[in-house]
Order: sequence, then C-alpha cells, then structure tokens
Amino acid sequence: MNAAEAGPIIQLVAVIIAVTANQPRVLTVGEATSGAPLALPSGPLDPAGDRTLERALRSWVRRQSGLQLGYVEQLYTFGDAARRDADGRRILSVAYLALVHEQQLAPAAGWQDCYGFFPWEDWRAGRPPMLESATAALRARTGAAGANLLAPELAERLEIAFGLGEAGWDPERSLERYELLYEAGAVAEATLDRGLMPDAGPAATLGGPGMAQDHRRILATALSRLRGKIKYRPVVFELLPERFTLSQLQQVVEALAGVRLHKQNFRRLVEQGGLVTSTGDYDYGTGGRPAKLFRFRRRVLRERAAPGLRVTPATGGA
Amino acid sequence: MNAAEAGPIIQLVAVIIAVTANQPRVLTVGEATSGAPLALPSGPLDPAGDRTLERALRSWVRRQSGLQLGYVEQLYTFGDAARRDADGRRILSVAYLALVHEQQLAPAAGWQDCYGFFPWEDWRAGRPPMLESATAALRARTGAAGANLLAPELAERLEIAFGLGEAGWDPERSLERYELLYEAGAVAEATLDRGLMPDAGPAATLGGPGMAQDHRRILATALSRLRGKIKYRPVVFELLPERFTLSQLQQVVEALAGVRLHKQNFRRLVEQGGLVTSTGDYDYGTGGRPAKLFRFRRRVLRERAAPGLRVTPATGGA
DNA sequence: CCTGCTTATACTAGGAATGAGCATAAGCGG
DNA sequence: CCGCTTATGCTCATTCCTAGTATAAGCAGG
Repeated sequence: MNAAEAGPIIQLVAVIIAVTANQPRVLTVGEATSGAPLALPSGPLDPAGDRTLERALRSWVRRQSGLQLGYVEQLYTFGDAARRDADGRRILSVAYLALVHEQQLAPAAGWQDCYGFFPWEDWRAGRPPMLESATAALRARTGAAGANLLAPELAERLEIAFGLGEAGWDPERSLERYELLYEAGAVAEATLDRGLMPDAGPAATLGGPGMAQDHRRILATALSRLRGKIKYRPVVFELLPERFTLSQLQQVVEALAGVRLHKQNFRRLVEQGGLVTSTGDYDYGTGGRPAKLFRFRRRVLRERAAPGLRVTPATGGA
Repeated sequence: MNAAEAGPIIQLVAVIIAVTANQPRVLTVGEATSGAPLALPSGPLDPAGDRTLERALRSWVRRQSGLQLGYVEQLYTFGDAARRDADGRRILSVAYLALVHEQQLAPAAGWQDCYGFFPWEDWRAGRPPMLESATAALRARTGAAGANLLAPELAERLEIAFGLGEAGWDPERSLERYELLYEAGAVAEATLDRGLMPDAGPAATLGGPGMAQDHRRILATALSRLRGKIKYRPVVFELLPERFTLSQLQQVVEALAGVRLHKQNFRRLVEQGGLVTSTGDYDYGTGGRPAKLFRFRRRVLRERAAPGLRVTPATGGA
C-alpha cells in the first residue's frame, strides 16, 4: 500500500490563553486587518525529532512566537473528513490548551479577545442581548424540523445547552452551544462548510467573522474545558502572576467563567479552602483600601482531593 | 517532501467497558492462554471513507466484534516516539472510551477484569495489600534520587497520587499512579520499553503481565476519565440495563470507583437528586426484601447543571 | 407459624458548607 | 473632615452531608 496516499497529515494546534485587563485572550496568527481569517497557531509533528506531541508543540511555539509555555494539556483531536489542506489531503489536528501568565504576553503578538468570537458566552454584564436572536434562530430550526423525529431531541439539547430549563445557564457548556449554532447555520463558518443548510436565516453572522477552518470550534472546546477544570483543579493560578490580590483572582475566574461571583463568599472559599497564603505585603494601587497580596499554596494539592473554585453566579445578575 | 516517510500511521483504539458481576470489564483481543499479551481492540482510519473518527471507530468495532456501541467519547491521543509498528513507523493512536450495557456483552469475546491490570485500584475490600510494596518501590526511588533536584517534586507527586497526605485516596488519580509506577520501573512494560531503568527492583511484576505496547496506560487513562466523569455526568446508566434497583446502581458505581459507599446516603443522593424514577415494579430476586425497580430520568439533564454521583467512601473501610 | 437470616427502605440528630447580606476598615482626592 | 473607592470581617438562616438507628419484607428451616 502507499502510505503517501493513505495517511492523513498530522498537525498540532495550540490554544494559548491569557487573561489581561479582565478579558480572556487567545493567541492567533494572521493579520486581523486583511480579509484573511484569524487562525490558531499550528505546526507540524516531526516524526523523527519530537519525542512526544507535547514537546513538539512546545518547541515550535517557542520558535514561532518566543513564548515559553508553562501549563499545557491535551485538549482534543479533530479529524472530520471535511478538514483538508490546499491539496485536498485530510488533516488530523491534535489540539492543546496552554495557559500563560499575564506578563509573558509577547507585546506585538496577535492576542484576541475570546468573547469576540463568542459574545453570548460573557454574562458578566448580565444576560447578553444577542442571545435572543441566537435562541430564536435555533427555535425556528426546531420548529422547522417539524414532523421530523429529530425535533424533540433537538429541543432538549437546546434547552440544556442554553439553560432554558430549571438548570439555568451552565458556563461549561460553551462547546455544546457553539455546536448547536453551527448546526443551525447561525455562525459564519457553517454556511461556508456545507452548502446543505439553506435556512441560514437572519443570524448568520453571530459572533463576527469567525476563524479559519474549524478553529472557532477548537476554541470553544478549550473554553469548555477550562471552565470545567477550574472547578476541581487549581489551574487559574497559571494565569496569574506569582503574587496577586483576591480581587485579581476573582476577576480572572469571572473572566473565564463569564459570570460574576459573590465577593465575600469567593474570598471565604479561597481562604478557607487553603488555596492561597498571604505574603505579608499589600497592593496599594487598588483605588481603595490596600489589598493583601497572596500566593498559591501548593500544599493544598496534598490536602484536598479536588481543590478548585466553585463558580456559583452571584444573584445580583449585573 | 515525501509524505510516505513523513507521516505517522494513524490508529483508533477502543476502550470498551462493561460492568458484570460487580466487576468492571474491558474488551480485549488476543488469547489470554498463549504468551501473546492482551491488547485493546484497534483499527484503522479510512481517510477516504470515514466521515468522522468516531464513526470510523464504531464501524470497525461492529465489524470486528459485532458490538453496536452506544455511548462513545474521545479519550486521548497517544503519540510518543516510542510507539512504532513492526516496520518501525511511528503510530499515533486516538483512543476512545465506550460504555456498553451488560446484556450487550458478546459471550465469547475477551472481556477482562480491569482490576486484573491494576490490583491496587480496587479498595472495595479495604486497602489492597500490594500497595505497600508499590509505594515502597516508589519511595525507594525517591530516596535513590537523593541529592537529585527531582526528589522533592517526585515525593510530592507520590504523596498526591497515592493519597498519603491528608487528602486521602482519590480514585480519579489512577492514571497518575500508573505513570509513577511506570517511571519507577515497577510495572512489567516499563523495563521492556527502556533499558535505562536499572533500579527495577523487586516489584517488577506488579499487576500481572500487563498489555501489549502502552495499552495498559490507555486503560488507566480510561479508568481515570470514567471515575471523574461519574461525578458530574450521568454516565453510569450507560452501563446498566434499562431498569435496575438502587443496589445494582450502587454496585456499578462502587465497581467503577473501586470504593464502597454508604448505602442510605447513596439512595438519598440518587432519589432526591432526581436521577431516577420508580417504575412501579419490583425485583424479587434480591434474597431479601424485594427492591423497587428504577429507570434513569432523562429530565434531570434539564433540571441540574451537573447531575452525577458523588463518590464519598463509606467510613467503615472494609 | 415462629425464628433467624437476608436485603431494602425510612427516618433523624448533629455538623459542615453554602448563599445572601450587613458592617467596618483603610486608602484617596478634595 | 467628607465622600468616594475597594478590601475585609462577620452573621444568620438554610441547605446539604455524615453517620447512624429503626423498620419492612422477602426466604429457609425448624
């Protein structure tokens, strides 16, 4: 057999996340000014040289962008048949999620606001208005499915993903939401990928121009994973400087979860949970009473099985 | 460039789990009687035919074993340079986790007891005795690292993975435990893979003959994932028949988590949590008072964000 | 039919964790 | 000193969990 024809191309994709100025950011390549869509950084696997996939990723990220990645975890492997390169060869992408500290942020690089790609995911200022049009488009499709047997199942997925039932909005389900919108043709790339979706309807440009190929789906996968993970593993600290105030910590968590939290309860959770220790120092630049500076307390890993930060939205809404 | 030389081979691997007679089982291929090590079922990705990786997996599993898979999720992609086929070509394996109902169990197929591969993971009858030798081997290695800078970090990983600190035993960390044992040369395949581990020591056959290649690592990954997932998604029901008693449900959870649970509290959790509804029927074959038969209540997905089964070990220990 | 065994189910006291809010402290600019 | 800001401390009612005790309802054997 001919391996040249048989084997898909293997690609590594990096979703590199940082939080700056209360916004989750993702590193992209391609200029935003030109018409070319933004893309996630990706690179090859050198089958001869790289001992592990993760090492391969680290090495070309460092070469390409100068970033020395710290926390890295494998995210998902994307292999749908529609993924092809210019020559029509199938591409298999192994995606990784990386978290970098704020100061590591290379100044010139293309950091993009994550919620620019998913405006409906940020509830920090209350329920995002465009959710109405999004769910309306989806409901229309459910209705359109009509006599189709898929309708009730679709309706259930919709209800669960967008928190229309008693469960309410679950930040973790961002991937499911993206997938529903994609299937409904309500995001830009959906209509490009398939011609078979005539009911694209009015909301075809939800969330801006999207990204190259299926990179927006990869980013949605990363957001889901990250939002889930902060609940039971202390990954937030990978995004913060060595020393931080509790407000900073809370703001990073809120930025990731896209939800506001109750300040006093958050503080209690973090302090009583043993996740941080006070350095004796203060931050005087808060604009009010100076804030104690803390650092992550590694020992908590030995003390508690699942040390994370529960994200229970504050009642106030806004 | 020559794609035939450059591209690794892509393989799909299936970890197919069922629970029968209170034991988690995994489907394997290769005869246990001969000396050939057992392997997880694996198959190719047909780049021309299969639209998605998951479909590809489902189709060759059905052809090979006659099993029609229900619940399937992607597990992890394994791509270390050491993974090679007979011709020395690098293999990239995309592993999937599948759960099947007990009655789907093909009779003749090679179902193996999972804890045969990881005897230290089953705490249902109390702390497994061989843990002593395992941790002893690991401690020896930590000690041996001596002046090495790695020592404290290794000691911390050991403490966390095996629950030596206040946190106690965390069923979810089965992969970390396997990896530590592998690194220490305390499982059979470790010494085979590298010659560079002289201090294999006395415990070199922990957990029996192992599996082909790195399949035991893949199985450990699956166990970790599954143990984690039952806590926040109702996946257990994929392993049970349509109707079941609460004791059956509890036994399946216990089998997966490898831990005993408090009966009354488990019942309350499940019933008050709205995870099940009573069918009006009873199972009279329990040997005692007849047990109500329940079924999974799908609606809970709409009502609760993370409907799962917390696994808090019962105090009794044994 | 009563006894003793089994497993299933009901209920409860005490404690810990959680959700929501009030109150106070300590900077700053005027 | 006033009024604004942000940070921090504390309370209180409620829910949830832990670890039990107690009761129900089968079966086998005498």
